[in-house]
Amino acid sequence: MPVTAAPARRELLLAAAAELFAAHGFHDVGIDDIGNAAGISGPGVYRHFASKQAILEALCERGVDIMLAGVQGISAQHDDPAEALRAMVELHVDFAVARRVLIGVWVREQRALSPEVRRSLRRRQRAYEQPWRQVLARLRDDLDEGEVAVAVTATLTMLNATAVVDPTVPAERLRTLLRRMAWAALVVR
Amino acid sequence: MPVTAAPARRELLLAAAAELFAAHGFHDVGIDDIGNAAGISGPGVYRHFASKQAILEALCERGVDIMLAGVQGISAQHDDPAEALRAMVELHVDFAVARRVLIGVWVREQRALSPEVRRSLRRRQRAYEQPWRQVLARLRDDLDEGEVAVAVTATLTMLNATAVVDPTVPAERLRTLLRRMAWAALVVR
DNA sequence: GTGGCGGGTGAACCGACGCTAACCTAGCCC
DNA sequence: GGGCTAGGTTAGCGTCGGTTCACCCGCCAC
Repeated sequence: MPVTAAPARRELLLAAAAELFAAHGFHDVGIDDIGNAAGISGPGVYRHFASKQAILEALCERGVDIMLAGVQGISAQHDDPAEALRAMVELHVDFAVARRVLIGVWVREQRALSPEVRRSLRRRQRAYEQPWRQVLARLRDDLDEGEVAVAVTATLTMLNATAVVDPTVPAERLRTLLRRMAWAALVVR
Repeated sequence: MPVTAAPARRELLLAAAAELFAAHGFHDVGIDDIGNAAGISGPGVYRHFASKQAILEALCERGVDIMLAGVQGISAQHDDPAEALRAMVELHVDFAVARRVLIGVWVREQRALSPEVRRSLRRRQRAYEQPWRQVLARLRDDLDEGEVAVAVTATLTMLNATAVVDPTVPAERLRTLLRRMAWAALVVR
């Protein structure tokens, strides 16, 4: 009766779709594949999602939301920009390693989204990047605005690249390696 | 009569397809779009390519070939690993900035290739990364084999990210920025 | 019981799109 | 000049896959 009642099948579908999209790409995954992977078959998916695109949208929005939720408080908590940046790096690395499939889908399948949704998500992604830029700008007066933006985007892309790498390296070592690389890329002149 | 006679239309088609694939993604670009963008219409494309996939293959192979061609000599020319790595970074940055569309297609549309072609291209990509790994392994005895591989992949992905960034930053500043970031990410402990 | 209703099914629809077919026009070679 | 070839054209075929339809079942509410 509560609206908050857990729609378990919906979550199953999302998880299955994320896995499939990450593995084969949005266009090469059929509705039947998604349904089957979640224990129902074919068009039953449409009891939970309006369209195949809607599944992708839900996944991407979830990814961006998780990122946004984490970064909100950080720049307020620290007034030392170096510490703030370090916290952001740590947060993003943890997220990228923990949710690699979600990241992979978000990174690679953005263009399969409808223009409106893509715009909306990009706006939120910029909102996520803005604290990074502000903090980095305070740390690097040798970079102009555009360069700061490029540096942030490049670094985040590098971190997200873990979503593509096969996970032979244990997660803990992976995290420390990526933290150091990102930090060095951002602050070393 | 010479086989080397320039098939100008073919090059036009490749350029147009690269642009379109980079902008909208392989699956959302029709044969008609490609033909029209190159001045001919619709199925005339099949006078030059066996299939739509073949166009993508040609583009990706071209990208990988260009990369491979450059890196071959470097590790032989320098016996100081630091200098070799610096040369590799410079080479890749130049390539990534100059051929951003090609890079973008290669990075994002690999999975649209047939398995065999994908395997073949991945093999060549590994061949490209191998000098990087060897040189980096000599420079960073604190990293094991897997970590070296991750570091190389992550760095290359970061450099390729320029293919996604909007080109407001002048190319020369972009190159120096990326060179420094990649260098720092790779060698700073 | 019975009437919604959430959730599931197999069958069918249908629009898009890659590709083929048939044909046409230069140019070139001998 | 007559055919071969390269490189176009338009019309149409086939199929694939997302979506819809009609129907069905199990569960509460009353």
